[in-house]
Amino acid sequence: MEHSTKPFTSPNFRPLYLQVKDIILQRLAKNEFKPGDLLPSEPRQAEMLGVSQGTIKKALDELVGQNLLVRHQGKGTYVATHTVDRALFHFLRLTNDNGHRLLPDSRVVSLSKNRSTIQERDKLCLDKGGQVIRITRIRMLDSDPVIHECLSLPANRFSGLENHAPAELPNTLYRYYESLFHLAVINATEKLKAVVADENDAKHLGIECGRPLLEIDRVAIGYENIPLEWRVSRCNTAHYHYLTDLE
Amino acid sequence: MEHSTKPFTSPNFRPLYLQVKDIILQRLAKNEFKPGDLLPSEPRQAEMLGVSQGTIKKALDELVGQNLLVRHQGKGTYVATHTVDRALFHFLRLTNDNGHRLLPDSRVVSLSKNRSTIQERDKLCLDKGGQVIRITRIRMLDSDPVIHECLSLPANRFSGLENHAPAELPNTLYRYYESLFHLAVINATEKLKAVVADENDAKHLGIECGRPLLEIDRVAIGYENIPLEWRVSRCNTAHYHYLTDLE
DNA sequence: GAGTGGTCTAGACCACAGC
DNA sequence: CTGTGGTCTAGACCACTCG
Repeated sequence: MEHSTKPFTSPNFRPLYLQVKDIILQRLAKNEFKPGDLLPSEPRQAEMLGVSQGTIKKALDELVGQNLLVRHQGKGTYVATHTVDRALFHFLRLTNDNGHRLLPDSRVVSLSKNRSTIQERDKLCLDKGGQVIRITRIRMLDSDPVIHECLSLPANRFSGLENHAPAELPNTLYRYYESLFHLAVINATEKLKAVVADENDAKHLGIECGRPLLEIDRVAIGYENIPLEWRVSRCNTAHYHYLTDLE
Repeated sequence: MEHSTKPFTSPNFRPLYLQVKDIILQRLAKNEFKPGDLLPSEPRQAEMLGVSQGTIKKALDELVGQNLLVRHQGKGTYVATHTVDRALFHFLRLTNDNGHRLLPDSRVVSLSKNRSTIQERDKLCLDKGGQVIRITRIRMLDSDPVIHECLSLPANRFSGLENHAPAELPNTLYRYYESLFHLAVINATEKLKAVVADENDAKHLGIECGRPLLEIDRVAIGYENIPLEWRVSRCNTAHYHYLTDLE
């Protein structure tokens, strides 16, 4: 690595380990390292970049901390993948009131490609005229319909998805995005509100109009901070709750 | 530090830096290090415990990561305190729909000491017969009443609080717990549900009965995993939302 | 200038996985 | 056995803070 000579005095100085981290992040973003891949070993990377193993370790530590990499002692360092566990513990906060986390089943109601609305363009950072693929689905917990969910995906990144058979769409979409479109969701922001069930919600969830629902507005983010998905989930929290830890 | 000789082969081996971390945690729990205190410098601690500075650093790194300590280059390492910033960014997820975080004003409605209910004993891990101090308050954002909040505290830990003048209770309680009762909230678990406003909510929040509210059920945890506070906040999310990041 | 944390290195030994 | 990550050390130099 070019130590950018005079590493410290330089005006736009970044610590070496952050430079290493950036390099790895770039390779992840460019899909040179794909989900599930084994990275070069620490001594190997240290040699390749001309830094000490400790510096590599520190860079990897941060990436592991961000759940982008996974280490296995004796085996190596791997690019993180969306396993069921990760879906369950990181991206699915809805929990049975008894404390059990369950992976919901999904039934796709509709799948289509459309012109984007202003709101979609805002959430997904699309240009005017950008198209979206919309998915509507119902998710069941304990075989009860609990979530009524509308997703919007940027059509340019998920090209062809609209032609898939709705029944083919898997339960855990993020893994699907990874394998079919090479798009890794690494992050998401959720905004929660209490709302009231409309006729549509009521019909799909088997409840009365006007019942309170927990609305989860999520934007899922990929590498380089690119928004990959916007979903609004309206959840019947009569027997479930959204669980989160502060700190 | 006793390297617990044969550090590795020993059956109940813990890495040195975790042992160091445990020692510091114990001293934090015993209030030998109080919020805001300056810790001994890294070289000093290394010498005291007979380990290298790198090991101390790694232990401190973890504690900083858990927001229990704060480092200031050139000054030292301090025990974390509940500043306004921390309240705002770690414990207050309610956000204006325009994206601004606001510190709510509070008006205490009632303050009393009572026999605990089963639910309180469950949430606060109290014995049968344990007493609680209950606080009810309304919190305003932009001078609108938005949150109707009921808190329960274990009376044995907060002895005398019930005799304070309600108007005296500050806005940010966690700092108050720290300074008056030497109890530091280091963690909290929140469970969210959508509920319906009852007459009481409606009266205090100036809305109609039956409107949807976001109910936040929080248990705040101190050192050694001791529950310090249970609060249920019922929030009118018409113009606000609960914001959270997944990873 | 003295002391603090922040970065970086080189090298040692250990624990774990897999051939 | 070899190679991987995990821990630990000792020592260097830098950046920041304060008197």
